[in-house]
Amino acid sequence: MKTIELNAASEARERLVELGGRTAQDLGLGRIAGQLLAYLYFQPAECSLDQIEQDLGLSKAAVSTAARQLEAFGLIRQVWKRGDRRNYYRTADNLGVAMQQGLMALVRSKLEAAGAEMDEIRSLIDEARRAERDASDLAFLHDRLKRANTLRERLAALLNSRIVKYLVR
Amino acid sequence: MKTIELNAASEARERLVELGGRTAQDLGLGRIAGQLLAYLYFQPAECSLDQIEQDLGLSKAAVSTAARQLEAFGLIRQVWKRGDRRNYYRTADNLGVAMQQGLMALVRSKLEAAGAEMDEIRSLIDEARRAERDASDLAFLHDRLKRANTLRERLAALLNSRIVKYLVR
DNA sequence: TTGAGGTTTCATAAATTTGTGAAAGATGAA
DNA sequence: TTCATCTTTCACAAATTTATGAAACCTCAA
Repeated sequence: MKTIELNAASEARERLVELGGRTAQDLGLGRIAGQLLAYLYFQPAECSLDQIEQDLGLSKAAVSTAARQLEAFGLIRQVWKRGDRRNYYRTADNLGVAMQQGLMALVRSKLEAAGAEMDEIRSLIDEARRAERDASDLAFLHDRLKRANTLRERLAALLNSRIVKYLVR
Repeated sequence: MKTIELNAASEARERLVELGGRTAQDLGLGRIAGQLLAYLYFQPAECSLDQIEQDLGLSKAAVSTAARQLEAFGLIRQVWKRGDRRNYYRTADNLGVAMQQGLMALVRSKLEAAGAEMDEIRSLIDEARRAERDASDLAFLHDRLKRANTLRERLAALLNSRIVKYLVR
């Protein structure tokens, strides 16, 4: 009987780890980071690097790098054990919140960067328009840029809206 | 005077194309597709493949591939001109809507795929739990999986919410 | 039907990303 | 301080992605 339980649990863990890896890959977080996060999330106790390394079949280097990446994002945290030199890791207590906030912050910063660049380009165009009487091409560019910016602003507004904050909490 | 206008316009276009490329890269759409889309969006008339190829400094092959990719997503469309064998392209009429719907659909399908896989794993666990009396590890996995699924469901609900549909319209 | 003008496919080159082993760098017990 | 143990860094190998040129493949006017 014991074997059945162990097999189901470990098969489930393996598949969840793989799913985490794929998802993280999609999000541009890197496969290993995703696998590590899923691994820890579905592990009942904190784990040492070498245990992780062995279970996931990865090199120490890869695990170490991914761990520090996840830690920087606030998704996992270290656990110190007295009398033990190893680093143990577990998922952050507020994992759900951290994930969502992190993702939102990432999207928001990209939107902002794009917005800043668009503003720059717009002022370039406006300046040229003032210096030039018949600048219909510039007027066209100006109009298109304005439309694109509207899109961007709507998206930003959505991210900041109260309902998103509520739903995503 | 004419030169000032031309310079400003072409510098603006160049920067917008680059911005489009970077953004698309981030979204996993591919740099060239993004450049092409931005190029067409900021072009007042439809363009032929060889004109695009020349302006963007890319090979015919790359442009051709990206164009069909964008067309498949409904972001650009072909324009036929009688007595001209070339393919001309322009951005879709409803570009904003198409972009948003496409992005939403993409996210939604990923969420669904992940959800389906999680369901499978959950039933694997449930089955094992029925066969095993003291399955505390399985109970733990079950609980975690449930929590993860709640997150996923919230996100899906958000995507389907009326306010998102409104804001993103 | 032919062939000129245009597009797409495909093998491969180039660039980028990812993962590793080995060595250097920490850390803490004795 | 020293030693044993663990972690991190780094140069490089492997894999993946991206872009190209050339050839195959369309399409239409004559």
